[in-house]
Amino acid sequence: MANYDFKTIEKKWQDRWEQEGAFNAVDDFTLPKFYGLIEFPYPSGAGMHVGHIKAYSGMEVVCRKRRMQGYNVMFPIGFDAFGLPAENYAIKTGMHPRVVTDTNIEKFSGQLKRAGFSFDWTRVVDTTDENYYKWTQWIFLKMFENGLVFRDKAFVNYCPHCKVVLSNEDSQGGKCDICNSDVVQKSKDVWFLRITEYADKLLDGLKDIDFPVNIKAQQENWIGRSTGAFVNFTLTDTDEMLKIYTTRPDTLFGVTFMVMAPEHPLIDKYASRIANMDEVEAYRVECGKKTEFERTQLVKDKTGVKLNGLSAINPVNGKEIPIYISDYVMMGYGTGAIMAVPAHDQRDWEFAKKFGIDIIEVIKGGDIEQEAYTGDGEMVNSDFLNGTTNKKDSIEKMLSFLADKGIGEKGVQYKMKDWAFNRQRYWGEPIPIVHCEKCGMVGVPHDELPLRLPDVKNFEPGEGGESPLAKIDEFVNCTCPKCGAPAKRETDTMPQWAGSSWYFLRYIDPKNDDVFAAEDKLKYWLPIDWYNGGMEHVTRHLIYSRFWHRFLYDIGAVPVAEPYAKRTGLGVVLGADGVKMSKSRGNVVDPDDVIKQYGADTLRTYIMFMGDYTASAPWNESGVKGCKRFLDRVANLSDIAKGNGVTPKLETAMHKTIKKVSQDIEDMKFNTAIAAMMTLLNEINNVGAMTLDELSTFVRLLCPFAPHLCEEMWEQLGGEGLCSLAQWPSYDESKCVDNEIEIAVQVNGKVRDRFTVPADIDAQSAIAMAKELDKVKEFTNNMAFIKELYVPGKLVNLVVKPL
RNA sequence: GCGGAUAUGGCGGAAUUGGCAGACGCGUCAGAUUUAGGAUCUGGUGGUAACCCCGUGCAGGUUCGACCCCUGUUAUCCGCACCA
Repeated sequence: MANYDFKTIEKKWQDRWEQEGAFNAVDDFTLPKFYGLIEFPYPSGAGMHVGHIKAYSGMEVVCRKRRMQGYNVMFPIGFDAFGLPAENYAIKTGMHPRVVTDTNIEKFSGQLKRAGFSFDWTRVVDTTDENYYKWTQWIFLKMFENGLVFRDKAFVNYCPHCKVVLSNEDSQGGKCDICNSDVVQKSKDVWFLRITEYADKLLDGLKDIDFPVNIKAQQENWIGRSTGAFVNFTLTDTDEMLKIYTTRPDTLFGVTFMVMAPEHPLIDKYASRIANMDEVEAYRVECGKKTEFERTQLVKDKTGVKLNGLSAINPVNGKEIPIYISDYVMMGYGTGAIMAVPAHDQRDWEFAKKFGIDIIEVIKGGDIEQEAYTGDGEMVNSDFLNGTTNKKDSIEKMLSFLADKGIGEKGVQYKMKDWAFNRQRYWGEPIPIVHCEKCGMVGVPHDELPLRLPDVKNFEPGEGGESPLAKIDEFVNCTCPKCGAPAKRETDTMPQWAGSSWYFLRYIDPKNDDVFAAEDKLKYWLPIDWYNGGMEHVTRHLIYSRFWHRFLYDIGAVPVAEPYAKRTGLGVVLGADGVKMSKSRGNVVDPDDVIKQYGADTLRTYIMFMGDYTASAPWNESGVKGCKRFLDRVANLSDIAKGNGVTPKLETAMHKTIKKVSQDIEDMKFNTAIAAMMTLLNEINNVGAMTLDELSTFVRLLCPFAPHLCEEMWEQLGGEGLCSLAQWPSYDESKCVDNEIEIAVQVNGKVRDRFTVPADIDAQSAIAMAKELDKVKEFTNNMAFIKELYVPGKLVNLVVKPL
């Protein structure tokens, strides 16, 4: 079978798998289950590139192995198809996004099938299908009913190019995630999901799930929980309290000024008392001009304006202190106002230096003339705290003091903000809300779902970033579900993250019209046993979907609190030039080209072999050829395999390889699993013989990686049924050890010689034999033996020194 | 600045977690086959002409023994970032 005919073979087995429904998960609740998940693709017009293949191959191999181990495996695929690219393409070409999306899905499906992925094609989910987004809308309404949806005027990240409001996550670094233009700040009425209410639950949930430490750390960092205190400062000559948040209430005696965010509402309330209001207004205008990005760029240079005529009283010592406004204080975090302790906070210190404000040391240990001291030390200038040396103690003392006097309390804050949940675009799920003059915001009744996207001709967004839906009178005008009066529909759509926040649940019961998924099926399939995906989704999709799932759990709609029992990451495939693949660089590799030239098995094997799966690695055409060579040589094993039973010279190697491949797949060390099979192949060729039984084992080991070739060889061997569903080979631990072992002999830690002995040799004889070796003697002549060590099965180390 | 990670031949990367550094593959060199090229097969391949010797970013340390542990340091990548 030299240079096996991969084209014929691959087509043959792909057809067979599909006809026989070989990889379809069954709802037989008595079987042990395994739910393996990959991140479903956005079906772009460009089709897949090899990065997609890598992203799915990890779980593919695991799932194929699980099936052979007897599990009822669900390995589903779907399409996250709402989103801007399809819509922009539609605007350009006049084609309906529906048509564009269907074409792209078709294209992706074909590519996925040609790569031989063992997806369950009966469970395909498409987020733009109205039978799917009906349930996306349903979940939204449930959140609305539970007070997790609200509408608020807010400064939002707005992309003037895409004409949409973006979440913080979509505008990182001040650039639009979609078109990379500069994002500007704009005041707008927007929808929010109250994800902050779930901050603690999302944090706690991390404890019991199997995520790599770096993913957990990133999520914790993103949620950004901090503990501290809220403290009320009285505004002079008023009953008004200026509330601040601080993590260091123990430094209250060091407060010498306060800072409010420029947008702080109290400024307007007391505008009449502020003597320099024009100066304040001017500063506000200046800040408004800055994008959030610019604002964070100017870290060093502090700016601000003192409020003349308005000051505050420090509640712990009654001192009157000035108030400033500055854009280094954000309205969006804490209370939008801070107490400034320049001696022990670097930002406050810089501000104080610039504006000539007092700096009072309250913690000893640093030189506050040079910089703020943020370390620990003895408390000074702090009345009842003086002499305390432990930070925790000082904070505790201060907290109880604040509580006793009723001027402050313990508090918790999060960096995470509520989730701006809307887009002014056509190609998304319509938000199922009706605005009624009398009743306010009313949810669309559940039995009216799905609220379908109306057919429009022009997908261009309206002026000022209005949704194209706003132009469709038949859609907008409706009656209030509550009172029946004429009302208007919400015309915003949901962001792309909506559909992907729960798709893994729909796979479980994709055709159910009554519920998003039946309870018994959810109970059987959840949680997802293993979710593999890209690191770029760690702070967005992975948090959003945990939030949605946790909410569904809280309302009793799903049986487990956390959707993913285990999550792993993967590295990207770089271009041959070592740079990220991109159309503009022209270094993109199309999997179809590789499949045409070398076959899907070669592509799959190479992708898994090219390096550490979790790290990024550059594409290398020669490496692909090497894998093709390997598979050709495997195909040729048919010529030498004869008879049954075991080949004595191969027995240990066979068992070792089964063990290594089995374990490596579990650890996602696919590269070394393949290397082990290559080593075994070399040994077989050296021995020059193997039995049909051994070939059967080899073929089953390789099957998850190169399934088409293995099916063909399995058939030739007369194997029963499909190789893909045959039993995973088992090994005997006792047969993994060699009878004879090679011992390395070190003198003073340096290897000087080796010798081969039976594996059960004792320390004494091993050391004695080692000493007799000529090469060893060279280095031990005229030396005194200080120490003699034997590491069983490994080495002898003789420690010597001159006589 | 904070958090996470990485650093090993010409290249991608191994190393049972403190025990023979460089598995496996690529590339390369030599040979076989071939009219030739390609393909294939066999063998060699960290540096060095070389036994010695030197070698896992750099400098120390612990240990009989360190890619692995400790201290310091440099570089690169990723995430967050005036978070009070």
